[in-house]
Amino acid sequence: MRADAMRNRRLLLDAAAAEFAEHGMDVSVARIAVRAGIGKGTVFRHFATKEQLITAIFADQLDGLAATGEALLRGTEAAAGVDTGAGVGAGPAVARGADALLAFMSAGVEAQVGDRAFCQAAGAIARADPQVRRASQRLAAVAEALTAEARHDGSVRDDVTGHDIVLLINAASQATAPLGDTVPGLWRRYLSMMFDGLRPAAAHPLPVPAPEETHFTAAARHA
Amino acid sequence: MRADAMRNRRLLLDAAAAEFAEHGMDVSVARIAVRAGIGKGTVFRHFATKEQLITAIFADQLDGLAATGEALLRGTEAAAGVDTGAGVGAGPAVARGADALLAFMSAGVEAQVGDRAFCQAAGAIARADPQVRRASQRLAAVAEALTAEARHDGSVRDDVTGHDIVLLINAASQATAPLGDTVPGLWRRYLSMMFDGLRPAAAHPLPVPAPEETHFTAAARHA
DNA sequence: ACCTGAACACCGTTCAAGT
DNA sequence: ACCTGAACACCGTTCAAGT
Repeated sequence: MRADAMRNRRLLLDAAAAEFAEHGMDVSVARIAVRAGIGKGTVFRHFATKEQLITAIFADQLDGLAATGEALLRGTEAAAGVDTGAGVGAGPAVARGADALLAFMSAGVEAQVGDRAFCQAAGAIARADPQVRRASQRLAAVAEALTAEARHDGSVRDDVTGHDIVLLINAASQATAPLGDTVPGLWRRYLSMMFDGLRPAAAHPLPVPAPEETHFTAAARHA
Repeated sequence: MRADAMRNRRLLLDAAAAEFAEHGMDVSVARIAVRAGIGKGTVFRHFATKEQLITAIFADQLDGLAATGEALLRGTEAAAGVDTGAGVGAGPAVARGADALLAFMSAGVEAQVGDRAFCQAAGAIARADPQVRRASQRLAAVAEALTAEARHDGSVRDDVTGHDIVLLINAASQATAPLGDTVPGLWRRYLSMMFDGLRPAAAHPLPVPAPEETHFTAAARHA
């Protein structure tokens, strides 16, 4: 790839991410091109279709969230190590896994609510793209690990999986969509309620088993 | 309104509802007109814009859900009346309010998941329309009444409002969107989890107060 | 190789001509 | 009054001409 192509690709991705976040994913390609300072045709040289452009940005954001989750996971593991090693100085071990899991979910919801395009993309499209699939799997893996930690705390019921967590993040971000940003932090209310539903105290048997990776790949093919 | 106009309006609404439900809200107006057997221009005689057509259908569906909720509410009230009157023959009074509330939420989610347009409309648009606002308020009122019943049972925490319920219905329907209909009844899993979060047993204090009607009207103006 | 803007097809919306 | 399809503006996508 030539140097100017490289540079244009970056300009394009940045401009597109900003425009999508501000105005939703129906901003015109022309407008994005202007903001990036490149020709309209150049957009389609880098991404065969507008949807593929959205897809690339979406995958990037999922990867960012996965990285956040992995950092949180290292935190709980390190803290656990300290606990078993010395047994002093650390906070209450019983809630650490739950805190990390809630922080992860909060980060996920927060990323979506500030970003109109993310909201819309998360809902429907772009799941077929292998790039997005890979990011999704990484996300589910770290979610599963964080859930396992919280389970060990006894603060999360044992029939909840990493895939459940990813889907609940999605659900929580959509909860307040009808209100726009009229009540800025409102999503925390619903994430809290959902998190209470994850606790063992109120757990009732679930009517349907958790989805497996198979179902996600099947959905990707079907779309 | 002339008789043929009346007839065309009905044909249009039915065709549009079907097309939207099957293919999402980006089906072309031309296609809807063909299915309705009317001219493209006639669509715009009945609804000034495509979005207003969507809005009308959306409001209708919200009204349908409100009616379901009101029927459920009459059911619990009637049952409660029998209970206090005779005190025999009825089922366990303690869970009736909870059952009705869950049935209401299930009906709401079910209506959305089978309907691609409903999903997308619920997410973003059309909240400004007064018709939709009225339907929304009616929905929130019946949700509030059902919640009150469940509270009396002691099966729902007391910091949950009707507006919360409406937003949670929205959230639950979006939860499984990434999976399409790969796992048909999967939404029941997440509605169950959320419902467990509504029970007093696991209730933790919520970080943000419930939204008021004011916020919804403000959001409507802003959109 | 890559960039560009004019050209094309499609879709929402308008409107002049019909009944 | 209401219906209709041709006409318009706009947007995603393509491509011939440039460097």
